[in-house]
Amino acid sequence: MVAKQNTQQKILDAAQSLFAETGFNDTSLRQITSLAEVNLAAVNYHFGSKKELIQAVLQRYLRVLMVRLDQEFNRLLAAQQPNNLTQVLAVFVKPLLELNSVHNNGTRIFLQLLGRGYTDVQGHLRWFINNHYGRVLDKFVLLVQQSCPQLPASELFWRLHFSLGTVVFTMASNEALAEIAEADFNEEVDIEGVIQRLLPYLAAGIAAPVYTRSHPQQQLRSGT
Amino acid sequence: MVAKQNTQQKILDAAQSLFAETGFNDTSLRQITSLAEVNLAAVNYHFGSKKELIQAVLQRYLRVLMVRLDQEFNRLLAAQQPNNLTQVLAVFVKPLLELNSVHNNGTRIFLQLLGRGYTDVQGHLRWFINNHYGRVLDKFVLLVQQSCPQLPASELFWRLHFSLGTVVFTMASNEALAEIAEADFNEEVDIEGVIQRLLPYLAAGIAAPVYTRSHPQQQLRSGT
DNA sequence: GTACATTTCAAACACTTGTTTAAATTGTGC
DNA sequence: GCACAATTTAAACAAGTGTTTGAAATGTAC
Repeated sequence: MVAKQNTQQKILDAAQSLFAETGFNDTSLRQITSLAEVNLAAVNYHFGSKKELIQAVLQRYLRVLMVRLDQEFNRLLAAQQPNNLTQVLAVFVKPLLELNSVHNNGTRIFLQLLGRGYTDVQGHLRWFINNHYGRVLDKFVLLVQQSCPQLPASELFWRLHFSLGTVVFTMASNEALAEIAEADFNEEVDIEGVIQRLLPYLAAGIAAPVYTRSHPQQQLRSGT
Repeated sequence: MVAKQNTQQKILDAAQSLFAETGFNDTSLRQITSLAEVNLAAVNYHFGSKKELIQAVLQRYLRVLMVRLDQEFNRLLAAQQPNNLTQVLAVFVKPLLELNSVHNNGTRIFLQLLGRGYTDVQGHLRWFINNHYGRVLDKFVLLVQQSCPQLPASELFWRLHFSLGTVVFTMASNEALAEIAEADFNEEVDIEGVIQRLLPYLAAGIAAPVYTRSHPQQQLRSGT
């Protein structure tokens, strides 16, 4: 009983690191079981398949994160007047940082895994997240919509995905970026610092003036 | 002689589509040669290895794009007073769209490939681009710096990488996003449309007010 | 201690990967 | 037409993939 828990845990721990670093498809079960110091067959015995292992790795974080996010969303939704965008975005900070209690560097690892789930060809993952937590995330979209009532729904859709890309990419290359920043600017960089830098960027991007052909105060037009 | 050119071209055409769609590592040489209707060994004969094929596929676009970007950068750098940020970013639009003359859907394919190059584990690609075109891109950084003189260098560093993430992630998952957008909002989505949506987002994000603990939480509202 | 279920393990499975080989074919210059 | 290089071809290569197997080992209950 203890041994089983231990093996599963060891596999999850090894898998998440390798997945985050190298991606899902480019990480082999042999790499995982070798790092975890368990037998190759243990993955299929305990999790069924590689696909289910991937989901289990993410599930460990999603379970914790989504409950917390749902609480925060409900709190904001209960407000009488719309919250401003910065407040809405800032709501992610605490729940994300709390993932560090799930595992060492949990925040960074989870965000990297999330990125892999979107950039690797992992259709089952997108389906998995959407089917399990779509309702929670809908609340977030609603909150953003309320804070930017003049933003068309389609524009909002794109900008939220732009933002997802910003976060995911930044976290994926976090180590490299932090190294450069520390070397070039003598700055201590931790995950929390990066998140604090991200928020104003995201808020400004999401709330940016919408481009229209009628009054292109910006020179965005190209020769068509 | 004609046959050789033909085979190389057929391989490049087949490879770029599959690479953009499925990623570099998840596309096999057998898929490529089968789609190109050439023998499996042709890739190694004409390009040496898969790695070199990947570089050749990107090179076809980079050669054209970088020359054009360099022209535009030099033009802006010659201006007496600093260009505003939107002008600097908009400079990418025309050269990118001109990639459609390299190949059908060239713009979309190139940007997808670029995304794959950063999200797939392709260290050699990052090295390749940096070593060949780093000097051109330095001009771009200088231009942005001139257009946002109030922005600390370290803040600019982070925000440019945030922006890189936005672009790269968006392009890597371009198909999926376009599908959803068309289904949910009945919008025809082409690559030019995505670029036009990206620019205001990026410009606003890069030029966002810097977060300070003294006056936190600016009210950011969008306008049309 | 015996009986039974759970877990581990080495080995093999069938399949895919990028690359190489050597023979066959095609193209080119004379 | 001949000689020689360039190209194409089928076949094989060694290595890696996820998964399955059946026997060992371990744990648990009586």
